[in-house]
Amino acid sequence: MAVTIRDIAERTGKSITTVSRALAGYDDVAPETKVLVRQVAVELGYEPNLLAQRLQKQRTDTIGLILPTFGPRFSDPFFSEFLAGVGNRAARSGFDLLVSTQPPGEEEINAYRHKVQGRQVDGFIVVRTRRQDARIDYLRRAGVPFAVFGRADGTLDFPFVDEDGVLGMRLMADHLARLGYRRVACIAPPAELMFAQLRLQGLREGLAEHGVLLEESQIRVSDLTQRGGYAAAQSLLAEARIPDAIAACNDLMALGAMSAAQSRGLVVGQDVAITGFDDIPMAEHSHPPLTTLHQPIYEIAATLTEMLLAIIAGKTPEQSQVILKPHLVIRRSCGSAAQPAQP
Amino acid sequence: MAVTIRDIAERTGKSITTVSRALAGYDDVAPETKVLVRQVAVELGYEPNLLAQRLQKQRTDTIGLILPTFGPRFSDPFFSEFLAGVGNRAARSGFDLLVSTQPPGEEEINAYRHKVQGRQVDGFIVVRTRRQDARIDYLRRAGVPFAVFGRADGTLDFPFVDEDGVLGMRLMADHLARLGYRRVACIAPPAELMFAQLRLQGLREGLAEHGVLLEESQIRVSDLTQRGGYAAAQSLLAEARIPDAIAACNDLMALGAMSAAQSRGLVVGQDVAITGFDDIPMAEHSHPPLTTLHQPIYEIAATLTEMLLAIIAGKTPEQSQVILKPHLVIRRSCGSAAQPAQP
DNA sequence: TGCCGTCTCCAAAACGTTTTGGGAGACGAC
DNA sequence: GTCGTCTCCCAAAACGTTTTGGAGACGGCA
Repeated sequence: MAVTIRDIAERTGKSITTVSRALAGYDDVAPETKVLVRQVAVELGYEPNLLAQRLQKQRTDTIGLILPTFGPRFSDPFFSEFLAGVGNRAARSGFDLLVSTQPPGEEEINAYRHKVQGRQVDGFIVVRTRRQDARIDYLRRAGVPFAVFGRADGTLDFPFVDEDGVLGMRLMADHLARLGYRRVACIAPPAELMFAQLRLQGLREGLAEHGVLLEESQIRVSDLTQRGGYAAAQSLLAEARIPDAIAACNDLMALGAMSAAQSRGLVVGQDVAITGFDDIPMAEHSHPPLTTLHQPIYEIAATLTEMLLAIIAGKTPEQSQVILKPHLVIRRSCGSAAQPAQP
Repeated sequence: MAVTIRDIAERTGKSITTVSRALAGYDDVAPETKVLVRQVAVELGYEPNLLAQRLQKQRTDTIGLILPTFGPRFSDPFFSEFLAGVGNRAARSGFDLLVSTQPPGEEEINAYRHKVQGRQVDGFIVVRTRRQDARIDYLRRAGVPFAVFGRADGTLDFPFVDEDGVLGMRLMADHLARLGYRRVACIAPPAELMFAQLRLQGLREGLAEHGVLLEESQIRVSDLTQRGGYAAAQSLLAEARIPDAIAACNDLMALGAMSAAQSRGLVVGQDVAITGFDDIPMAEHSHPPLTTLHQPIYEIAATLTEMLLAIIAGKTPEQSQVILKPHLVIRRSCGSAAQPAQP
């Protein structure tokens, strides 16, 4: 049977109040008593029952993270790194991490409600924002602490960290245009995702500055996976006039696109340029290595967690709305060496 | 303020006992009362306080998963898929998933102890077994329910799912040998990992059947990441006589090795064959696509979770020791087309 | 009429903590 | 001798549930 505070009380001949206070380090218990109690506690291998503690304290010391997955299975190096960032930072403050997956939709808000009202978590990290984000609306209304990776349409009155997607894709567009690419295609995420919007806009604006038009017909919407990128690129490359550059909105799709180009016998970086966004570890080791935009996923996750912890503690976070500047990582997939002829 | 069972009691004029029993569906409460109570419950937006419920019921309805990470950050598509498998299966039975990360070592067992004694979880999923696995020893001794992905040295008296690593690498060795490869190198995981042992053995035995010796000098130990695979392959390829095939013990290292080979101007599948193990989604879309061994990660995770849930429920799981046969997925990275000359 | 079931209901205890609101005793000062 | 002030301790209430062990009302039956 598990050892409780009551066992220590009996063993030491003190009351459970005193034991509790001794363990908590209050100074209305005699030093010798403290020593005695603590000694007996380790002797008995006492560990406090967190359920009881939390019920009493009305806090859970747990933060929630509900991953919006499309299919039931998902394999995304992006999220495993993000998760590590949240988990490690949370653990450092003695917080646990409750993880679940839930496809966007009706049930999703219920999952949040359930965890909030069932007093399972003190707050949430929200990821992969949508333009109209019901999760944010709900959490705001319910007054639950939360911190968001990404922004959303409407008033930005909540704490978030986001990368500057517009700037990022402008950098990329600039890079591509300078290399002489004129017929640029894009593999975009589903339009309801907030970053789809921003990244597309950045690409469009960046190209426009060089007098290059991003044609609507050259935009394919896909699902952020390699498989999706592969299919989108196939479709782009099956046209009569193929693009000379494909800017994918994340690395996974870019890698899929590279695979598609190669399966058609094209040399990536020579016959067609392909670029990504995120700079996952894979990007460095693909063939050719992928030109992409770097964002510090682990640090973003840690920062968000820190913000959330501050809010939960009732403090105002040091920084509560952060927009990071991604930087361009130029590798081989856009052919910096072998440049296409200027038209 | 949160609505409790007491609020419902006051509103309906019944006792809290009756409300509790009505909600739980006991049949010692009148049908009309049940209806009334339930109606008021939804009216008030009642959600039970899980902390209180769990404290009383002495169960947590939560399973724990502590990921053994080497560095603080890790980005592994393998685990994100595994996580989804566990999470989804657990959710289906109303269980939560508590995730944390902890590098192997002293602190690790404490992390387990802490969660067990603090009554935070009902059981654990253990991943990436070591030959001498202190986690398993501890959980077994403590009588905590658990299920393991992988095996360990010593008596196998615990529930697990594992792939047949020996068979898998034998298949691979056979494939390589049939293609005419004679000078085979291996990038192996750290020796303390159980599957390192098994996979190396399989490779060795499989090659031996074709009269090929896996030389000790051709084995490089690495850390399961792309970066590690890259470095290991660089070291192998810097030798005077380079191998004609490199069998990596997981896909991530294989992809890193491909990158290393390519950076030295070698054509993978022609100048050197490279193979992996796991069949992560990336393997299909690398260039060239990676020959590897497939294991159904998502299903493994779901199966393990099911086993664990059965044990927690006090039932004996339908199957408690599963060894899956991985199957060979032949792609281009070992040059099935362009075979090297027989020596 | 008295007894026994059957239906409904409920007060109180329990889960393991923390916090509140004192209380007893020692000691000095007046 | 009284009062005040410390120092150390503790009983009881509280957190929100579930379970235990009845209890009252009512009808049927001998």
